Amino acid sequence: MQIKGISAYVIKRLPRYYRFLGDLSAAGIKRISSGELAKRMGLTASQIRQDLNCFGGFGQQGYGYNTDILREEIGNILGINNTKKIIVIGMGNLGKAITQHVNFNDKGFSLIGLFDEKESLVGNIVRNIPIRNTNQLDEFCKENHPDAAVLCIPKEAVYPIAEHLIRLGVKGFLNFSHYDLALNFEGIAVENIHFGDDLMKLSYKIKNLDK
Amino acid sequence: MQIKGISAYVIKRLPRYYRFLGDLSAAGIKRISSGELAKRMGLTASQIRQDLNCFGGFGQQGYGYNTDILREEIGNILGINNTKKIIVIGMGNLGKAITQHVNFNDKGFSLIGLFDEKESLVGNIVRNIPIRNTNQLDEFCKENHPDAAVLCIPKEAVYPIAEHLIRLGVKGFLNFSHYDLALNFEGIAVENIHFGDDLMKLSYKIKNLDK
DNA sequence: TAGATTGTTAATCGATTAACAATC
DNA sequence: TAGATTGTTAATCGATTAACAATC
Repeated sequence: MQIKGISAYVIKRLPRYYRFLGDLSAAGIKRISSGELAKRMGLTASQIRQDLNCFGGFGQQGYGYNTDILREEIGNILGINNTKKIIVIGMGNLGKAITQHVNFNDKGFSLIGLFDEKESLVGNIVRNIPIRNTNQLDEFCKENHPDAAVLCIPKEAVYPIAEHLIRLGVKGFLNFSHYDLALNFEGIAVENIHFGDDLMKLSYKIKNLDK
Repeated sequence: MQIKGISAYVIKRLPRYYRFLGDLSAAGIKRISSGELAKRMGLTASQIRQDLNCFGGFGQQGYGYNTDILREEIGNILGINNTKKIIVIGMGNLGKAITQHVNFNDKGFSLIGLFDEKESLVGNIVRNIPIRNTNQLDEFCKENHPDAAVLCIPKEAVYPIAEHLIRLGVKGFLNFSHYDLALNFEGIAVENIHFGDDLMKLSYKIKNLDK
């Protein structure tokens, strides 16, 4: 039921649908119409129906959508059921916090390794996983075949490591660095998180609040 | 030169322009054409010229753009020169990492306070700022008038604190929680960062890589 | 001046919204 | 059956791209 050519705008909304449906489920709401969901999410009913119908007809005329089933379907579309192995490169402040804070399991990933080049960090245990030296990446990947990597390393360090990881079969990156992976490698999946950009956008929005 | 009604798509690209221009500057490149910048950023020259001309004519026909001047102009548009006071609420793993990792100064903000309700964290110093008890928020805000807040607290805790902060004059939020601030308060600026959503998008992209 | 590249208008493309027949 | 709400087509709106006259 997976069709190619879904717009990035639709994809971006899927996790949010997933979250809201989870909340509805948790609140014991078994059934939801596109109109009601739209109201709760600040969207239009049309948009929700269009988005969902990119992937199939999950509703029932006259009734609406079954909350649990729709949530599960969106989970399937996102590939959350198919667990992918992920590692974290760079266990400084940020890498450590991401490791501790993010629930990878709920989002389609299983965290299997942590790496840092700083010898003083190697051996430390975070979330029951020992930090390994980055120079063991090769061996580790050949044995464990991670599918994705979280990059919490400075811009300068990214190119060689990414190049290496891609050769070792890693095909997805959650990228916190300012190195533009998507621009420099083909055929890989990249999500960028740039706090600085978000802060600057916030600055703009505050500046233009009452206009 | 600030015009209302700039599309969110344009705003979103501004910080990225700002970063790329910074890199060019640092590399000693004094002059750049929309065509060359487009190539480096993976955009079209048309789009860059359209984006910039939302705010004014920063280029010169036959020449292109002066790297430093364009960067500064974009900085002005983003309001980076006008320093706003920001505080962090919630100094767990994430709040601490954000505090240590992000350079607020470069992005239009000055970090002036850290808060947590956990007594065991109160008094700890992070980046030369002591963590205060959240119950001192009122007093602190009345004295220091923060403009914005980074929210690193769980969903359930957000509503009362946000409501409180807004009453105390805070008008911008960098929101890491899953509470939908923008939906529940009006006239404030909000930027959401949801790692989970990004991970799910990454999951989708990996799943659909070779289609 | 000739060449280059902008600023800007026009054309195209795609996303969102509206409308409504199908149907539960 | 009558009412509700989907799935889907059509209309609108806006973003991106292309084209080109202005001009440095």
